[in-house]
Amino acid sequence: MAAVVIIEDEQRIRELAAKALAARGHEVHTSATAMDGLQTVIGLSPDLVILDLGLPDLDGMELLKMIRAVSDVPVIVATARGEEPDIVLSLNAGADDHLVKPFSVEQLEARVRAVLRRASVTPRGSPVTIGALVIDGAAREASLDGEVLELSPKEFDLLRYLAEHTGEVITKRRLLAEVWRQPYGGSEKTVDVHLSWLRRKLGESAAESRYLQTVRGVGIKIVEPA
Amino acid sequence: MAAVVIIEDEQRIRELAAKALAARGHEVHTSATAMDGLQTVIGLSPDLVILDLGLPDLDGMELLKMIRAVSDVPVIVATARGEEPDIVLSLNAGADDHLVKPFSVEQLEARVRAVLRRASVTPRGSPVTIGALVIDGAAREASLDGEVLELSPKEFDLLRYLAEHTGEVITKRRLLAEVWRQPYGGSEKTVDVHLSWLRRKLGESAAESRYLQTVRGVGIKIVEPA
DNA sequence: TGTACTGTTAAGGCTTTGCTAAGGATCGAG
DNA sequence: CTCGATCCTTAGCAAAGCCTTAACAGTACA
Repeated sequence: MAAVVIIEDEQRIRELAAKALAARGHEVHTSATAMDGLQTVIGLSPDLVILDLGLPDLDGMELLKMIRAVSDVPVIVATARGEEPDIVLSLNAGADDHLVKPFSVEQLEARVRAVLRRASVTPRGSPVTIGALVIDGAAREASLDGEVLELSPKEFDLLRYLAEHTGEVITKRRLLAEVWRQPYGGSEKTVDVHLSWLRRKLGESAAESRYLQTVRGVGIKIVEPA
Repeated sequence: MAAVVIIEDEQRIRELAAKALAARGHEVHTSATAMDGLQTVIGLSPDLVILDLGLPDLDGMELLKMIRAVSDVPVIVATARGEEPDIVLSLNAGADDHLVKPFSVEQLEARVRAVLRRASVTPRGSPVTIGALVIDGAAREASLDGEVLELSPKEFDLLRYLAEHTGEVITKRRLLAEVWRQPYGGSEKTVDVHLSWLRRKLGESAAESRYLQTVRGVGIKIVEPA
């Protein structure tokens, strides 16, 4: 159904949640520490993260910000009862929903379902269609007006990532993080170059764009042509 | 509905406000002094604070700063008519809205509703709507009457910030701090210029305004057109 | 009527972006 | 192991767009 990462130091809760979500058909990964969790999130690009704010090795809020810096993945934060102020802070920091421990399995499932629905998860591998443009992740093939495009690996990944976030502005830094797997280093100029190539192969230029719209000062988005 | 703390020394007003909000289903706590109020806010972590700036034991502005030092809770300040300069100061000190005494119960309820709505969990990326104006943060796109507006980055940020605080008067200094990320430097004239451009693109002028209303001596607010 | 605040316009400088080309890395075939 | 082809990154210049400053006009309020 969806890939979920659980970052939680208490083994009991971690396993309980993992079991519950796995039973619902999700692909579950768990981490007991913040650092391991960040690695997992970056490496896996999951569809959802469940994050305990009370981790031993790093303040949960910091981890949340780090995740937000590189990804838009939905995050549900969990806090112990009595730490309610943290909830407000975390929602401001970009969390999508929250749970107060101890929580029931039903509660957990309900929240997960709601957040995933809100995020409208695109099942992995199913083709995305934007106007006359079709991107088939499974076949690693993109076509325009029925014509198969000759894309390099990076070009395809870039196009697919944009297509999976149709209509949403994506920063170059986020593309470096998500497509290039370089959350910190890397030159944003590289993205520019690949975008230019992509545009050429899509039969458009920056001045005359059908699909790829640059949003000056922010990033790029792919849109359904008018 | 929500926990509200009222800090007000005049018994009549305090009880009137408490009664009105309790009738709307809120959990109301009252304090007659600044010190007691601060205790209550810290101990209770309420969803909203209504603070009279004219307290006998401590300058209300000081209390506001103390609250801000420990909490992000929305604060509505109340001042007696004639103390308008305080409004500007309090907005700069982090107040979310203000009331001028004497105020009607309807006014109070409206402000409370507005502030609570604003503070409630807004799913990220969900567009803000004000009349015929739609601001979509994820797409970084604003439209008026279904027509997409061509906004520069700063113009968009400015419009979005105002829209996220609909009905609330925002000082230029606060805009410089929040939108320009310049809490101290920067010229307020710059804000004027951008506002002018925004008005033009919204099809209005300062004289004939539908959305952007300037509040002389204080700042600017965006409102739902009549 | 004067003063302080606000509205508007124009212009210059600066940042961001678009695109081309070249060098080097990677990968597969033979 | 070597060659060849493809691809990715870096560098650099040109162009476009935006922000700020400045100057002046208009407006509310004492």
